[in-house]
Parts: sequence; C-alpha cells; structure tokens
Amino acid sequence: MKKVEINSIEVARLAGVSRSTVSRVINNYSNVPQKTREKVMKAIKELNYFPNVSAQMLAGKKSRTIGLFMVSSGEIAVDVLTNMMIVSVIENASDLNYYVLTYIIRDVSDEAAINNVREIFYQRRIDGGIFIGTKQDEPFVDELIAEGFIVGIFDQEHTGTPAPNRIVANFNNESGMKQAIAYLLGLGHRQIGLINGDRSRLSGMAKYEGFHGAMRQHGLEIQPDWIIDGDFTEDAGYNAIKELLQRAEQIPTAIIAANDSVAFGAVRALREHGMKVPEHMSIIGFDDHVLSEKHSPPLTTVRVDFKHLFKELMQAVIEQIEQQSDSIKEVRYDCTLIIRDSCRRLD
Amino acid sequence: MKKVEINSIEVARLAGVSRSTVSRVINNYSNVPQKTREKVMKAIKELNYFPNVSAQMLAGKKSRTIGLFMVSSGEIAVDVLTNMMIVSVIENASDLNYYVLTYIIRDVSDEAAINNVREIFYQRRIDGGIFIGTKQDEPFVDELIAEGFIVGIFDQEHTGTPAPNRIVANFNNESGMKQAIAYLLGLGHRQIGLINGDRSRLSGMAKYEGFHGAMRQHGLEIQPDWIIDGDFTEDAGYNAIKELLQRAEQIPTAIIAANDSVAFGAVRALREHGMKVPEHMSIIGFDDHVLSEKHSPPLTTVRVDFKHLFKELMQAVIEQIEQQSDSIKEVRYDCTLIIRDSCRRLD
DNA sequence: CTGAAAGCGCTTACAG
DNA sequence: CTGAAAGCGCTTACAG
Repeated sequence: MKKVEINSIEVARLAGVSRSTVSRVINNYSNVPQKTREKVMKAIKELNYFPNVSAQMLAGKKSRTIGLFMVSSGEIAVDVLTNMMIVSVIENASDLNYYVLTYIIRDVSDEAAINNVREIFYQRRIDGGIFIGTKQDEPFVDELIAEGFIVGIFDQEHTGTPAPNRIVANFNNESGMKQAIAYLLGLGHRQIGLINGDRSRLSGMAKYEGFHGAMRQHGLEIQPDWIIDGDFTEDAGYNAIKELLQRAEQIPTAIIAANDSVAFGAVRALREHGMKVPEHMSIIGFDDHVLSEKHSPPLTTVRVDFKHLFKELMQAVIEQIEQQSDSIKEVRYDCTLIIRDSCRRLD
Repeated sequence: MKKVEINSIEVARLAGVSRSTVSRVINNYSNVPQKTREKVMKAIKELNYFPNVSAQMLAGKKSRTIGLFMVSSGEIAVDVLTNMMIVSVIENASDLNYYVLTYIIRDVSDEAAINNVREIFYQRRIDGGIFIGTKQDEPFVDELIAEGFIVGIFDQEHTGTPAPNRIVANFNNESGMKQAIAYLLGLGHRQIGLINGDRSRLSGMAKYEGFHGAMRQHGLEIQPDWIIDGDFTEDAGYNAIKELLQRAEQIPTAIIAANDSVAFGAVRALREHGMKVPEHMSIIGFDDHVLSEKHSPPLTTVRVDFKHLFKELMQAVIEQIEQQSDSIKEVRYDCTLIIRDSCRRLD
C-alpha cells in the first residue's frame, strides 16, 4: 500500500540535473539560475517530494524542533494557565517555523524522567529546550547548560556566571507586589497578609521579598502569623485560610495571594467560614488568569503578560540556535495591577 | 564550550570492541555475551553516550514520535478540555516511551498550515499522527491515510473502505443522548430542546440524530424551533438561548446542550433574562468538564472518559506502527449520565 | 553554474 | 559470537 519513498535522486532524474543541484534549490542557494530552479521545483511538486529530515540533520542541518519541558505535579488538566503556556510556546515556535516536542515532568526527583530529558537533548532530537516550572538553578538544567545545550527558562534569573546558552525570562514580581500593597494602602488597609508560593522558585521568592520590602517601605508592620507558605495551587490557598482562621488571634483585613488560583482557593475557604469577599476580607491575586474576571467576585489581580514573555523567550532561544552569539540574554516584563471587585475601602 | 560529539566509534574504542557490537548491545541483541555487554555498557556510561537519533532513523529505526494535530479555532487557551486532551495524549505516549510533536491548526482551510502537516509526515519527523477536532472524512487526512501514513482520529468512525492505518475513536453519543432524554422524561419533561454542535463533526451529527431517535422512540414531539445549531462553544450556547427567547412563541422546559461549555453559555444567557436553572429551565450538558461540578448550579451532564479513550487510541496507533497488522481498529466508549442540580422535576 | 564524491552516525546482512 | 563493509538520504567543499 505504501508507495516507494521518493528521494532526491528521483527528483534529480526527473529534472535532468544532479542531486547536488536539487539540494541547492531546496536550500535556496543563490547560484542556481532561474531556469534550473524552475525545472527542479516542477519535479519536486510532481513527485510530491519532501527531503528526509534525518538525512538532512545527519548532514549538518538543524532539527527545527524545540523541546518544551513542563514540570507540573498533580492534576495539570485543571489548570487553564498551563494550557495557555503550552499553546503559547507551540504557537510562537510555529510562527518562526519551528516545531515543539513537549515533555511533562511530573516529579523532578524521578531519575528516569530526568534521564529522558537528557536523552532528548543528547540524541539531538531538538535544537534547544524551554523549561517551565523548575526551581531556580535546578541542577539537571544547569548540567545541560554546562554541556553547551541551548536552554530557555521561564521564571528564572541569571546567577553565578551567566552563559549565552542560558536564556532566562521572568516578570518583575517585586514591582507587582509593590503596586498591590500601594493600592491596599490607598484603600486604608494596614493589616495585610500574604499567602506565598513555593520559595524555591524565583517568582515565589521574589513575591515574598517584594512583600516584605514594600511593607517595610511603607512602615507597615509585618505580622508573621499572616504570612503563610504555599505552592501556587488552589488547595494551598484554601488550606492557608483554614490555617489562618484556626491559628491567628486576629486576622488581616487584606491578603495578597501568590497567584489567582491561590486566591480562588482562599475565597472558597473564606466563604465556607461565612466570610464574604470583599466585605469581610480583601483579596488580591497575581497573573490575571482567564477565569479571574468571571470569578465571583471579579478578582483584583496583578496582571502578567505570558504571551509576550514566551514570544520573546522563544525568539531569543531560536536566535541563539541560529546565530550562536556571545551575548547574555534575559527577558523581563513588568506587571500591571488590574482593579476589579475583590478589595474594599476600609472606613 | 561544547564538547566534541561522542559517537559509537569512541565507545567501541573504549570498550575494545567494534561499532557493530556497540550497536548490538544498544539494540539488545540476544547474541551478546554478558561480559561483552557489561564492558560496552560501562563505556557508554563513562562517555555519557546517546546514539544520534537521526543516524538511527536513517538506518531504518523509527522516530518514536507521534504527531498531535489539534484543530482549534479561536481562543484555545480558555478551554480546559483542550488542555486535558493535549496532556492526556502526551502522557499516554510517554508511558509507552514515545514523544509527541504538537501542531495546532487554527484554520483547516489555511493551505499553508495543512502543507505543514503534510510536511511533518513526509519528512519522517513522526511515525504516526493523531488528529483531534477534524470533521468526519476531512480530505487532507484521508489523503495522508491513502499515502499509507498511520493516523489515529478522535471523534470519527470508519466510512467507505476502512483501512488498517486509519484508527478511529469515538464515544457512543447516541446512547448518551438516550440516557439524557430518558432522565428528563422521568422528571416529567416532554418539551425538550437541543442546542446542537457542529454537524460536520461526527459527535455533532451523532448527538443530533441521537436526539431525534430518542425523542421519536418515546413518542415526544420534536419542535423545530427548539433545535438550534451551534459549534460546541460557550458563545454558541449563549447565542442559541438569545435566539430562542427572541424567536419562539413558546419555550421548552428542558434543553440538552451539545457539551458543557455550550450549557454554561446557555445558563449565562438565561440568567441575563432573569431565568434561573433549574427553576425556569432544566439543562443537561455533555462531557463532564472539570468545571461542571463547580458550576452554579452544578451541571447534570453526560460524562465521557477522555483519558481512557486517548489511552486506547494511542495504544492502537503505536501497535500499528510497530506491528503493521491488517486488522481494522476502532475504539469506542460508552457515556454515563451524571445527575447533579441543573434539572428539576416538573409538577 | 554544476557534477562526482566524501561524509554525517548509525544498523544489519554477510562472512567467518 | 563478532568485525568489515554497505547503505540509509541528505549537504557541501572541491574541481572544473
């Protein structure tokens, strides 16, 4: 049933030239006369010929494929943000004529999974990789970079000796935190809590430090009981509120959540305790999740522009693949506070 | 910075054997004595050697990569279901030691995009492909199948002459529709409407026909005004209700939506007209979307098991890749009605 | 401008 | 059990 494979020899024969010439027209060499080019193109069309990509690669071409490595434990399917990131990476690559091979890492401590990641690089399946969800300076990623592979990492900054083949991208979370706190202050809040994200991740640490910095800057007292660790999930937000209500003698008038999912969880827990947002508690999230404006109440949040960030990250990675420059690349975006209905003015 | 590539010659040298032997241990040939195998494995470990996948492919091995082609117009990022499907396909492949190259088709009539799809197959980037979101008997897919490529298609059934390299997977939507109608009937509903999905897709057609069949079977009158075409999106559900309320002299007591997103849109439109679900209108969805039980009201819906379906589809595709059998494969799952709070008993 | 030929890194019949 | 060699389908210096 399967037709015999068509190769460049057959195209050459049909066009009445050599394989070298066929290759030259495919690779857009400038020294092929228009006439010859046309003959060859005609043969290519006629035979429905596509060069075998393995042969091309073996002869030195790139795969034009980027690996997307997504570390995500637990029920990823529920997360609208994950989807957006995956799709965004794929589409940005597609716009630049690259393909994406996606690999999901459920557990970074699973040696077999990490070995698969290594294998994908060493086997030359990809020209470079993008990592999402790793912690700052994850050892196996650093190792790959030390080997010379080209890697783009979201939510990471340069530390130690920056390398041109390590491209980092992150948001200015400190600034976002500052905006959130300034806004709350303007509404009369002085008792502000934080449900934090994973501090081994850059954004977790940056938000944590941004919170402390901004609070101090405004001379607001930081109440340790009101700062609760979490991991960026809805459950973490839910549990944090449960814990807070159980433990603290007094509760804050406003809480900043490490992201919108955490905020959703917090609102749910508050509701279960008969407390309404923003009447009894003001809440600010981070990200501006697609569901945030549909949430009840519509969530005030620090918006972050994932699409543009991934676009620039992808561009930088591909530029490095194609040009191998020596410059150190970092993409960084600011955030914007989006005011909706989850915070109230204190009277 | 980049180390010189390590190839099988270096491994052979270090292990004191020939490249043939190195290849034999990598490919698990049985005629290699344990001693030799160990020497070679040691050298492989020591040099951190991974065989170049292009060279392997050129020598006749498979790529162990499956293409995932997702046709999805518009804002895909909002859709939790899409995410689940993509991740489900990737993880099922991963469990079988395969990789996934994902390509998003925004518009099936975009010749450039379709050419990219063809190219991916012809270039031998993948061993087979899975299509999600195509209509029944989409011509460019049929063409690929005619060329002998191995293709798995979700929401499709065999028509014409079934081929072993066309593997279809679908849900028994007629049965789901029957369950929904029987349930409504049991609650006393006799005036039932349908907001349908895209009828050029199998599931759209199957639900449409299932609705008609079940209605007739129960001797219920089908009111053409209450059957509204849509396209499986929330907006379609919203618009359908708007249209219905504007146009119809009388409205049904219950409506079945082609999927949960459509149902959400319908509920939203009803609410805008001051109608509550289920007090003024009963609604049943399809899929059992992750958000359906969190919806207000929690949505009664026909549940469908995507994860298992994709698992079996992936298995069948890979089996065909590895064994090239002549059997015709179809995977088909039943649906189950999940009763929640969006339907009321008529009195 | 263009062809013949080497080379990319594997696998696998073949011969021993 | 194992090595030498052909072959997979390209690209690209080289020579003309």
